[in-house]
Formats: sequence, C-alpha cells, structure tokens
Amino acid sequence: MAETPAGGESLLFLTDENIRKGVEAMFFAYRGFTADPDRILEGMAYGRAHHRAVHFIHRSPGTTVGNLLAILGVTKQSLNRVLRSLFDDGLVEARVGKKDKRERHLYLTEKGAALERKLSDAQRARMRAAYRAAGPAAAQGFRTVLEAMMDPEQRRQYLTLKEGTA
Amino acid sequence: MAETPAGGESLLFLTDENIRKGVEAMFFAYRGFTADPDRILEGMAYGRAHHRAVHFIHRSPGTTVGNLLAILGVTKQSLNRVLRSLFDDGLVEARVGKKDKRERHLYLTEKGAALERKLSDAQRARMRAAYRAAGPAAAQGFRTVLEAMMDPEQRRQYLTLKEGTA
DNA sequence: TTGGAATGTCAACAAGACTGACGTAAATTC
DNA sequence: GAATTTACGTCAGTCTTGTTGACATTCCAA
Repeated sequence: MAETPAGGESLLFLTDENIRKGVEAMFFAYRGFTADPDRILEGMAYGRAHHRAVHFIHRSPGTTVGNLLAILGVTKQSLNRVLRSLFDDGLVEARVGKKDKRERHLYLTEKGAALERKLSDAQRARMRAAYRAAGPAAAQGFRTVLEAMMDPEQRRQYLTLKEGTA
Repeated sequence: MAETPAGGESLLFLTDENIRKGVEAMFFAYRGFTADPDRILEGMAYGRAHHRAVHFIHRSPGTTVGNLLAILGVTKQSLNRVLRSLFDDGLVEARVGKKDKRERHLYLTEKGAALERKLSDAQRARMRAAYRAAGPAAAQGFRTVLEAMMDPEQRRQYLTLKEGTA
C-alpha cells in the first residue's frame, strides 16, 4: 500500500467509505434545506412545488411557461395545476407575449413577491448560517462539488441563471 | 462601503447573491444526486422510498423498525407500506428481537444486498466523479457545509451513523 | 396555407407522504 | 399480579405532486 503521496494528489478521499458519507450528508442536509420553507407553507394551500415556481419566477421575471417547465423538470400538467392556483390567489400574473402571442410571461404580484421573500429569507438564513459556520473556503468547495454533481443539462441551466440576473 | 478586510475574515461570501447561488446549486444538484438510482428503480415496482429503506438497512444491519422510522423521518404507516413490499419480494427479512421480542430487527437478504449494491454503486459513481473533479479540499468543504445545514437532530443521527459501522 | 410549436385543460392514475383509529403482544411499572 | 406503556402492524381516508394520454387553441414560419 502506498503512503500519502508527497506530491499532493492523494486519492484517499475517494474511498467508498468517504463517498458514502458524502451521500448520507446530502440526504440529511436536504431535509434541513427544505425544512423551513415547508414549515411556512404548511397550513397554507401551498407546498414545495409552489415554492419552486415562485422562486424561479422571482429570479427570472417575465420567464415563459415553457422555460419554467424546462427549469423545474416537470410536465406542463403538473406545473399548470400549480400556476393556476397562484393565478387564482393573485400571487402570479401572466402577460401575453408581445412578439409571440402564444407565450405567457410570468411575473410575481406584490403579494407573490411578499411570499417569495418570506420563503427565501427563511431558506437563506439557514444557508447563511451554514456558510458562516463553515467559512469561505468550505462554502466555495460546497458549490464546486454541487456543480460537478449536476447533469450537464441542469448545470447549463444553473449557470445560465447565475449569469442571468446576477 | 468597506473594502475587503485585510485581516482575513472577509464576509463578502455571505451576500444574498452568493447565498442564493448556494440555494440554487443545492436544488439542481439534488436532482442529479437522485437521478441514477431513480432511473434504475423505474420499471421495477420500487421508488425512492424503497431505496432509502434498503440503504439504511444495509448501513445498520439489525436495526429496528423504530430506529429506521427515526432516521427516515416518516410515519410508520408510510414505512410499513415500503417494508411490506420488500418482505414480500424477499429483499428484507425481519427477525424478532432476542432481548425484546416486540422489536423486529431488519436485515437484507442476498437479493436485497444485490439491489442495494446496484443502487449505491450508481449513486456513489456520481459522487465520486464530483469529488474527483472538485478535489479533496472542495470535498471537505462540501461535507462541512452540509453538516452545518442539518437540523441538530438530523446531525446527531448522521454522526451516529458515521461512527457506527464506519 | 399548412405544419408544428407553445400553451391550456380534462380525465385518470400512481407514489409517497399524512392523520386517525384500532389491535396485539411484550415489557415495564406500580 | 394488574395496569400501563412501548413496539409494531393495519385499515381507511386524504393530500401533494408527479405521471400519461387526448384534445383544443393560437399563431409563427416555411
């Protein structure tokens, strides 16, 4: 067995054991990640699906239904159910496209923006606490690994978003 | 506005913008994280819930139903549905406790272990590729942030598992 | 003008979670 | 030894979020 290579590049961090720990960390952390918004939403007539829709509409105001479909990776029937309730409750409004009148551009209303703020404040508070506790280098590593874990298509969308509104 | 503090401890990585990127990275990465096992399971009569059960039974052979309940954070009715199908298909077996005969200790059969291997190999392959691409320091940071993001109770369970079978 | 794209909608269904209620056996406590 | 609590199973019903399939509308583009 080789000792830790002197020239850096130790691959000891790639053991099955170490990888499994990463898998379990991801499982437990995701529960924490969604816990706060879930708590806020329970009792309201909304769930995680509404949170996601509201998040990405906030993120990319004027996005189309089709675009949102691609980002969320669900069927239009599924998204439509969510959007309809958001329309009905006056959280989201759709404006017919100027160039292409088939498209609906989606925007948050004041009420929708308020909910979005409430949800993302809660979620960000936890993420910020974790970043602060772990430090800048760890936070950077965290993002690097997550980006490497995405499917290429998801990564493309993530990066597009990242640059988009910035 | 202050410039970057010279004495280290820059808190610039805690901006809303940076935190939001972390949130979105988590969202997209989790899709990748579950994609491979999901693909394997689709078509079989199983889903993500079965994967989780099989994973933790493999991880802690002889664990009790109540313990599994606590780890997975679901109701007994929900878990029971999953366990029943795993029993029926001969992937998991339950042995009555020796000391406390109310308890059922859960074990994977050969067949169950084979499925577990198939699923976790796929999931680990992705995690390993991400680790390799990101490097050891990033991998360490990744775990640190994830641990800081868990609820205290989840973290306790995660750490117990970590030390448990090692 | 016609084909295909973008969208909406109806219906049916499945997985996976939930609550509530009830039952049984075994352990623990009084 | 009786009463209570614990661990587990199960029946029944509900909710959210996802799925397919089918069909209509609108409208851009070749």
